[in-house]
Amino acid sequence: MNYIPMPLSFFQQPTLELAKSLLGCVLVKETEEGKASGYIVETEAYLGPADRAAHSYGNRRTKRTEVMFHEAGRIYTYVMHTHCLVNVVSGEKEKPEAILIRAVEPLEGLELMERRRSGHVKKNWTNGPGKLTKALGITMEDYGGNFLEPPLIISKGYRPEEIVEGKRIGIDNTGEARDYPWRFWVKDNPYVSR
DNA sequence: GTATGGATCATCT
DNA sequence: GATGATCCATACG
Repeated sequence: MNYIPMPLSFFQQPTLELAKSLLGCVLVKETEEGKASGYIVETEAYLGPADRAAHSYGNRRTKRTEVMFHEAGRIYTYVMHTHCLVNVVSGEKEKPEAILIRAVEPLEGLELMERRRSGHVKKNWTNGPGKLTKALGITMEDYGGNFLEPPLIISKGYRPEEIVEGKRIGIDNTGEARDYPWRFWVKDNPYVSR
C-alpha cells in the first residue's frame, strides 16, 4: 500500500477544524519490523493558553512542551505512566495547540499489531491513546518530527459519514476545562474508546 | 455492566 | 518528592 502525506496546508486549519478533519485519515508508522497503519477514528483538542487541561496552559513553555510552540504538523509524543501518547501539533508558530489521537482502526500490518498487542482481541489493539502507540510502534523517538514524511506520516483516508463531538475524557480536577466539547469521533465506529 | 487500585517514569516543584 | 491527556486485572452486582 502506498501512502500520500497530507500537505502542510492541511495542518494549518484552526485546531478544532483540524481535529475533525483528521478523522478518517490514515496514521502510518514504518519500523524495521515493517509498516503498520490505521484510520484515525477519535481525536481530542488541547488549546494551549486558555485550556487548563493542556500541558501548555498559560503558555507554559518547557523542554516537554517546546514542540507545541512550533509550526503545525509536528509530532508531540508524551510519556504517561507506562504508556506513550501521540499528538498532532496545530496552530501557528508560538501558539501551543495540539490534538491528541485517542483511537485508530487497524488497517495494514495486522500481524505486527497482533504481536505487539498479544493477549488481546483485535478490538483492543488500538481503541485507546496508549494502545495505538504500542500497536503502531510509536515512541518518544518520534518526538519533534513531522507527519509529512516517514517514518511517521498522516495520509489521506476516507471521509466519515457522521462525526460526533463530546466532552473530553480522563480530566477531572482541572475545573471548567473538563466540560469543553473538544473530543471528536466517528459515529458508531467500534474502535472508539469507552 | 461499574468501581477500584497498582504499575512505573519523565517531567516539574 | 509529587504529579499525571492511561491501561489492566480484579472484585462485585
